[in-house]
Amino acid sequence: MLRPVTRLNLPEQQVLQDAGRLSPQRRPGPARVEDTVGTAQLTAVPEPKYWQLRTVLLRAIDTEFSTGQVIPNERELAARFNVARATLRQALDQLELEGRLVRRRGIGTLVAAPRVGVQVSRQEEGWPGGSREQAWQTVGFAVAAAGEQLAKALGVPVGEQVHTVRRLRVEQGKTVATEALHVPDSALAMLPEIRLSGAAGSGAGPEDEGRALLRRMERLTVDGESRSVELGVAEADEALLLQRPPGTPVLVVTTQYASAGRLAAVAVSTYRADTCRLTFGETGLVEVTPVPADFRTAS
Amino acid sequence: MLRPVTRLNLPEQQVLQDAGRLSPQRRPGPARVEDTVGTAQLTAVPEPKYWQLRTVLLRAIDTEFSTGQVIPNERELAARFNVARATLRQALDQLELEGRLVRRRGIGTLVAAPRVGVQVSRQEEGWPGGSREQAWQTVGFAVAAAGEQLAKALGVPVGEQVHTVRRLRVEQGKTVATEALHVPDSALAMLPEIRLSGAAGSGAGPEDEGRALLRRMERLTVDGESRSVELGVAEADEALLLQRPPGTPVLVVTTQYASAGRLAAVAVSTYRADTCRLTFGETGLVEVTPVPADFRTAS
DNA sequence: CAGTGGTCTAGACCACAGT
DNA sequence: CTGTGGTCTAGACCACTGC
Repeated sequence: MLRPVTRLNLPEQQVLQDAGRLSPQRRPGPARVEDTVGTAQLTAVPEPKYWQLRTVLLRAIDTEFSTGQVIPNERELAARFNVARATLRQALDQLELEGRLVRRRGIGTLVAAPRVGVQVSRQEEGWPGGSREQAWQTVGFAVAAAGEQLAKALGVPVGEQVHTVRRLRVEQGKTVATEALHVPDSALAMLPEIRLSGAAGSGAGPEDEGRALLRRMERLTVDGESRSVELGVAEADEALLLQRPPGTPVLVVTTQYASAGRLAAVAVSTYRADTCRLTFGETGLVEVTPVPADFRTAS
Repeated sequence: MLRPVTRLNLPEQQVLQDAGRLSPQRRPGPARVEDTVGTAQLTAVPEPKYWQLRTVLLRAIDTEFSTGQVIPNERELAARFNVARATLRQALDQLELEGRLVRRRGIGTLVAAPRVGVQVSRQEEGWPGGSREQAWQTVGFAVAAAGEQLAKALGVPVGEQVHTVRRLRVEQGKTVATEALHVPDSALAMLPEIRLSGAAGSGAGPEDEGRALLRRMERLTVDGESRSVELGVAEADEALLLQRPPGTPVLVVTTQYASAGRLAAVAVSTYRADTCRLTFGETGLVEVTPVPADFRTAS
């Protein structure tokens, strides 16, 4: 019953917005032959159902819904389009990956807000120079011997002490990124110690140690930085910090800071891919126009 | 049978590499009670099966396989781990998203090569200055009136003529990106016409027109560019150019070029997220160390 | 032809939010 | 409690590759 991948039969307008419960032109019951054969075109439609569904749903949420609205639940949608729930979910997965939908367990599926543009640059990181410290929030600090991979990335021998600061980036009240800033001991050698002025009495927490390190590094003269961006997934601890389930797609930004012709620090930042658009403004000459999402398809 | 999400029972070493067909310590047949209950910890393992599987498989391909090797097929793996194929596929989906696996229909699942670092900058784009033209290959050209979104992105009135060049980026013999470079008519007004020297006799194709436009734009003095990077999926035509199925995750790079304090062009490049690591080398001071993938988890 | 990954189905139960 | 999305199962057929 209804096996070959063919065209979906859909109403033309008002696909989702209370257009009657269940499919208006189709009653529950055994599928009929016309469902699959229809007019005559079988080979001309190699597109899988879930992709057609995604396109239909995308148009629907663009025209019939607005940000924050909940769309009909999965079982309802699956019934309306005469597909299995798993197939419908495949379409929703795509739209969630594109940042167009947000799914909340126990609540429903919502139309996502447009991605927020987050500026990625040394100035915005609150280090060094610390002009906009509020963008990043220090949440942890640790010193440990460099493992194999970390040592290689920093260009130091295995076993050297490495200071690591954990920070969170909060934008518009939401945590959008987490970062691990690694600084080898040798890069700190020529920097003066910094003692925290206040609050050192009742025992400084790891956050204070982290802030002290950042203060110290403001003395560093950074004469170069190179970045790379790639797609990754959030593992357990990162997922927790980002308030997302494990496996959530993230944009991993790796930044290498050079000082005196030498690698002084490496920062690995993971941004939530669903809610973030990374912006790199080398110059302030052009204002960043909010990206028109999918106008790249316009030939 | 075996419903609650608990710990998977797995052999400790040599998980995949011909460790005997089917699960060595378990025969086919009805699942026993000890499968799910085991020692005593139920609440302590909230991780879904597919995520545990992903972790196990990740370790396996890191230790037991090398780049290009095929891992056991899905039905075999599903049987070996006593899970449904759909669940096993969820784990493989994750690893494919991370760029660790490549799946080829009719062939099998292969261990992916490390991502290639692609340099993203004006110099490398072959425009303007055209120092390394070979990175991008012009494949199409068109002139059309600007639609609403495109006009907004370019800062020109709707309906203005916009020249669009389609280019492909080929790295190590593989197509890794496609780009649409949009230039409004008004930005070309002050530039001299360029006539192609050779091959203009037998009718110039759209590629030649595209190359002519790029030549013309070399005259442009670019005094600023700003970029943004976000996650997207390849639609039908892009997917075709990238030799991937629709829905493939891509990194969308939007670049705005300013000239004389004005937006002169917008380029939208989509890079295959599975095979690319974008690098932004503002200065050549630091060599980009190949990214150690997941050392960001190291506290 | 046999073997692979890709798609789809129908049904079940779980975890969580709000009542 | 009900309703939502999240996970998992067992099975089927399709599309593609290579022999």
